[in-house]
Amino acid sequence: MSTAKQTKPTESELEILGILWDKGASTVREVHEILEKTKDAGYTTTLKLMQIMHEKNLLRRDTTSKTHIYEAAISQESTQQQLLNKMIDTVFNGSASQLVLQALGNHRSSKEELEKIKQYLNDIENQQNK
Amino acid sequence: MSTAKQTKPTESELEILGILWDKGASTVREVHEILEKTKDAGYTTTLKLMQIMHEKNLLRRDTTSKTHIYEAAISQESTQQQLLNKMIDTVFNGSASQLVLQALGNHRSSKEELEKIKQYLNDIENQQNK
DNA sequence: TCAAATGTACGATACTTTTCGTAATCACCA
DNA sequence: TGGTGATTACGAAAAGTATCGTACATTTGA
Repeated sequence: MSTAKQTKPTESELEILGILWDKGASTVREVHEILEKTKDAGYTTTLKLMQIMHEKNLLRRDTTSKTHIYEAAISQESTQQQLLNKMIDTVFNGSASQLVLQALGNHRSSKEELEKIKQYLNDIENQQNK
Repeated sequence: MSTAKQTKPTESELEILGILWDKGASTVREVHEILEKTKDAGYTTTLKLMQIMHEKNLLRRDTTSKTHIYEAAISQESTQQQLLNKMIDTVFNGSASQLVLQALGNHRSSKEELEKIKQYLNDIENQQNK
């Protein structure tokens, strides 16, 4: 489940990972079609990128049929955590809560979401008091 | 106050910005001395980097004396927001609260910090109910 | 006064990431 | 069966980033 030494994905690679986390295993064409909407690059560019990601063990692929099928080889959670940690470190003076406040401040969150977060905070506090 | 079109800083540039946000206006040498602790690069590398950042309008500089003095030209807040937004977009399925939960989960936060966040959440809810 | 130390400027190089052209292969069906 | 379209493989160019050597200017203090 856990991955060896996780190479830090580049910007473009993250975009592809994002799509695969969302859609699950997909062909290059499927990924490319989504990517195209927000990005201006040819099909072979996406292909090459995904091939390189496979070499780096960021993606797994199934080559049994001619049209290969790719899926993310690193979990969304561990990647999120990795990026968050670095970001907290370099941009938020090492303070996670500073990041949290900033994230909540400028993003309208629904009442349910806010409740969920408060609930979570309570849980944490209770655990610490034990 | 706000900056025109904020070029996205690179990894190295962010490290320098972080130092300048922390220390305020500084010379290249001062920045370099801090950078050296965690990074292995020569003085002229730091110099060049900061010169480029100045060209990109990421830094302002005062050249009245021989030893130039640099300071960040973009605010820490707007940079935080920019990076957060992109991150929420590509890695957190567009959900800010998902990011918040993840950030709180794996970072031990102090009781005071958690209280501050809860307080903040209450403020937001009250505002929305008005 | 002048040599050493410190600073900026600048170009060249190396490295990383992104992009694409082209060739080869395979599947389909008219 | 042969041609068209879709696919992968591969190499190399292009673009972006980081690193450093070296030249030159300025300051300082012995």
